[in-house]
Amino acid sequence: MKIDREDFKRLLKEKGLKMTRQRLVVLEVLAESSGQHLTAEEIYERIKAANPDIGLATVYRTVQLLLELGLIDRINLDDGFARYEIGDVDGKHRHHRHHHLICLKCGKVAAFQEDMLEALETGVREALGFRVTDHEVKLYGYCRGCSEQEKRQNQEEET
Amino acid sequence: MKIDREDFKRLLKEKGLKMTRQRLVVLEVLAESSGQHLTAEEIYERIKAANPDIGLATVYRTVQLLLELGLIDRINLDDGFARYEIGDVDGKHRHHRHHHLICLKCGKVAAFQEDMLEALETGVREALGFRVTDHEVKLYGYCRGCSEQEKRQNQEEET
DNA sequence: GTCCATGCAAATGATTTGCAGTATC
DNA sequence: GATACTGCAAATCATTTGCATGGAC
Repeated sequence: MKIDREDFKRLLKEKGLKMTRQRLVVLEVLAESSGQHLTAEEIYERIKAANPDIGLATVYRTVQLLLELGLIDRINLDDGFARYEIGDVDGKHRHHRHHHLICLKCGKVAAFQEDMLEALETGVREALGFRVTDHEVKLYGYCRGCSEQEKRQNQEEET
Repeated sequence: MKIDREDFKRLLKEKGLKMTRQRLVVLEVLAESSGQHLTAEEIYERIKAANPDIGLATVYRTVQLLLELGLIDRINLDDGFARYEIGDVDGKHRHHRHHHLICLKCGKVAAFQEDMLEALETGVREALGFRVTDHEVKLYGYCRGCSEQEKRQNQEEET
């Protein structure tokens, strides 16, 4: 994904904020890491090589800002770190979907797209009067690799 | 919900652990607070009245233990606290479902039961080979009260 | 030139841990 | 009586914040 500097600048200006090298770089790192789920520390590490003088605090502040601007999403995989990923942009509208498959064995995290939840949201609205605007779904289980490995081990035990 | 002391004791014994007043009390508080989502601190507060000499560290350790025993669930509402609730027990099997409606305005959290996700899980398994064993769903939006309040305010603005 | 933003180091705050005394089995 | 458990206080660790300097407009 490519960042449009001018769009970004405009977006910041609207809120009386300035565009800085640091803000741009953080956003770029996230844009280049689409599909990954980076912690603040990881973003910092990736930036430091080219920008040795950046501070971790700035990464935290920037990530907070990008979150408020709606450019990125925060996800929580319950490992003690907040993670960030660039938002799915669809024209002017954000998808605001966080579907993650978290393997309980190898810890690998995959994302998937699925619109089946819309039926669920409609149901909730009609039954409870709760108007859903965003959701987060985490499916825990075993990825293909770990499932197959487990199956093989079970077969060995049987012999 | 009522805790069976002897069942609990037996469960602990299986792992070479001892039953203590503190462990029982923590479990009881959670059992009495079914449907709520208590932080460690909140559990501690509720216990302290009757047991002034209990330590917060013990609550943390106990909650960790109950989690490992599968008696309680941890949920994360992204407010900086880990929250705990007694697990839905259905005979011998835990439901392992965490469906929460989180109001973006008043912050109220409600739970709901919904089995529509099973179709989703089946789909994921067939398409990606990922075997789902547990899931967590958070629906963010506006609860009935806040939705109505907002509607009223919009009407006022129009006049 | 005016503010906003940054870097650094110190502060915060939830959770964890070391240790000496205490309770359970 | 042995060993696990507790309370306390100190440690940890991700994240936030105060403040003086630097950069964007």
